[in-house]
Amino acid sequence: MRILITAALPYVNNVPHIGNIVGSHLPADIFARFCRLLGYETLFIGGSDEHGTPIEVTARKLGIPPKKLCDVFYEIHKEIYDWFNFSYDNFSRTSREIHHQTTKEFFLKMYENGYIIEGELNLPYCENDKMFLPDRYVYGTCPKCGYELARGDQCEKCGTLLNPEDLINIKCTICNEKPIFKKVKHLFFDLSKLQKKLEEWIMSKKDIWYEHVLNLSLSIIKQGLKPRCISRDLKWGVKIPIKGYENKVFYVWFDAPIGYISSTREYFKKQNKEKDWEKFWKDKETRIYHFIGKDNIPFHTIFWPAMLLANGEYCLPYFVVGLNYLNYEGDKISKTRQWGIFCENLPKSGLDSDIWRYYLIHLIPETSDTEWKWKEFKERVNNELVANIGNFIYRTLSFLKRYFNGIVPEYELKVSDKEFLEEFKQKVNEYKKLMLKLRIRDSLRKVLEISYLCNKYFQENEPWKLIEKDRKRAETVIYICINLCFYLAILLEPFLPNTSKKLERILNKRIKSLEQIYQFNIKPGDKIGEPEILFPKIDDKKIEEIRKIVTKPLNFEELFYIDVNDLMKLNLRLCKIVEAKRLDTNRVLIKVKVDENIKEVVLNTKDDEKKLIGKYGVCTEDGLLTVGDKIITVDRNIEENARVR
RNA sequence: GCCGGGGUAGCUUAGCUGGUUAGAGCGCCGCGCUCAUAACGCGGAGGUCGUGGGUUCAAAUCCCACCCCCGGCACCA
Repeated sequence: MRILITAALPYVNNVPHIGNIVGSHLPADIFARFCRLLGYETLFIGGSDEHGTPIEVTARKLGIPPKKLCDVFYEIHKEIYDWFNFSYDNFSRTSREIHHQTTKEFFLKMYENGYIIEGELNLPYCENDKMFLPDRYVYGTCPKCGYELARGDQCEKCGTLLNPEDLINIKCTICNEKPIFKKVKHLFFDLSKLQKKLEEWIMSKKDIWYEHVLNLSLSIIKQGLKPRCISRDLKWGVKIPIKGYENKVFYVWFDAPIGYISSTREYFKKQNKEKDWEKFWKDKETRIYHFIGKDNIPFHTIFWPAMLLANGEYCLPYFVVGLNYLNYEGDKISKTRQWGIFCENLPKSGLDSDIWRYYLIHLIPETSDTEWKWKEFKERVNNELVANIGNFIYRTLSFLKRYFNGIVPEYELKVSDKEFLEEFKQKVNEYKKLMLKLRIRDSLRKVLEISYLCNKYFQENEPWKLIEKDRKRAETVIYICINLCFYLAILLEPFLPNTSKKLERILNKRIKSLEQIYQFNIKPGDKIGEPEILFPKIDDKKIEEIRKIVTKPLNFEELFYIDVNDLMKLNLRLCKIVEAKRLDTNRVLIKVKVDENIKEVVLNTKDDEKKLIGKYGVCTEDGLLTVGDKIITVDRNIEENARVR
């Protein structure tokens, strides 16, 4: 069996939170590790998604090139994934040459095959920022309800779906100037021709995919597929390789999934086996698994397979593993509201990444949204990891050390032992089946059941009593238990790689495959290492400590150094706030006087807007007067429009 | 508004192609044990399966209506 596993390419304009971890990297890693244990030819591929408007805009706001922004975040992401022990065989970047090349080749094939058509769009263009604005990057008054901050795609207040043309008094989100509309040519991917094929393909996944993934995909396809625009007027991205489109790039969603292919190619290039990547993408024997969040489902069950079909040379995904969302203590995770757990500080928590992995596995949102709860985190770690799994291993190791000085004794199996081992084997089979169906949470629960059986075996056989009256029998019991410890180490490997490594060291035995489970690998006479506590018990005080560390998101703007001399080049001025009007609970519309002109700015603040009137704020010529979300004000008497130095 | 998912013991939930006493984990109560991070094992209490109606010999499971929660509605990554 050959398996290709991909996790959603993280968009690197921010730092990942636990929702991002649980929604793709973690389940993908577990499955990859499991496949390797089964001896499958496995490749686990990932990378960062670096194109698109948000990155270009964020970079512009920070005054740095997009590449620089991505460089910094790529490293942060990579460090976090390494800390979690995600076993990527290759973690690439869509800004790399190999990706650009792969994307162009991929597209040209689709083009040759007649799936690309030309069309014209009437789009808002900001003359100030010199760019076309996606629907989300314009705002204005909703024609239906009069809400002043309706976005170009939808009014948040009344829910009406909008087009940018519908907005009254349209403004650019970046600079607040009024954009103009321009007619421009664009490329469209004509999905309509593939509707039937896609529908059949999705139907064929009826007994394989998660139910919600299937439902969503079918409901979208039944609405009918229309041509979709795949070009954008941006500078940052993969250039479109046909005449007349030299100044355009591909829509980020077009190039991003191709990143899976380019990352695979990059992997084999590094191995000096350049051609071998094709067997993972073009050989029907390969099963491709995409692990993604639910926001990505339509792209991976419709748009992406349609691209593959239009290209014609590739296999379709076998399993699109669409995960739901993880919430945090009763609400959605939100960086701006500082609500959630943010990964950059996890290493500082002092807890082994296995502990975090353990609870997060329980939260993999396979069937529905799930929720992080600190109380449950503590209980699961203490009751399950510590008291169930950790306890069995530790009591066995301690017993062996105390009564046998760490030397594995001889054994003689009784019928009851064989029956017990049979039951154990049964459970292992169930574990394997669940894992293959991508019921990862349930398979971890199965390991817990197994370790409960082990505790029960230990308890019922009472080796601490046998050691006095029937030493031979005690030897057999402990011989079985020490082998069970190794079996547990194998079963846990996909979930808790650090723990399994530790056990390999203590038991002095290498984990190679799931098959080892029936082989009594640890032999009489083997010397076992010192007993070690595998998992620490966590109390409320510790929880409080950790919570403080990991719930504070990094203010990434501080990462980007701004040269004072560059700052001085800006024409910064102190301007009087002449008017402030509250738009909603978070935002205030402010009018400032710059020289003789009135400029409007939207400020994110919950403070009393009336107090702002009459104050002086730091402005650029354009009227921006915010640094991050904060307004800089001066109370002293000051000359209007004074230059800031 | 439309579409999808869900409302089951104190909490988290399985079951939902209709059919034995609705399963499980945590928590709670009692007993046993001491090798083990007061960890382990055994036993127990606890549910009119959102509300109302219908189909059926039989419904948590199918149908209808209603109430409540969550998500999606596409050029947003």
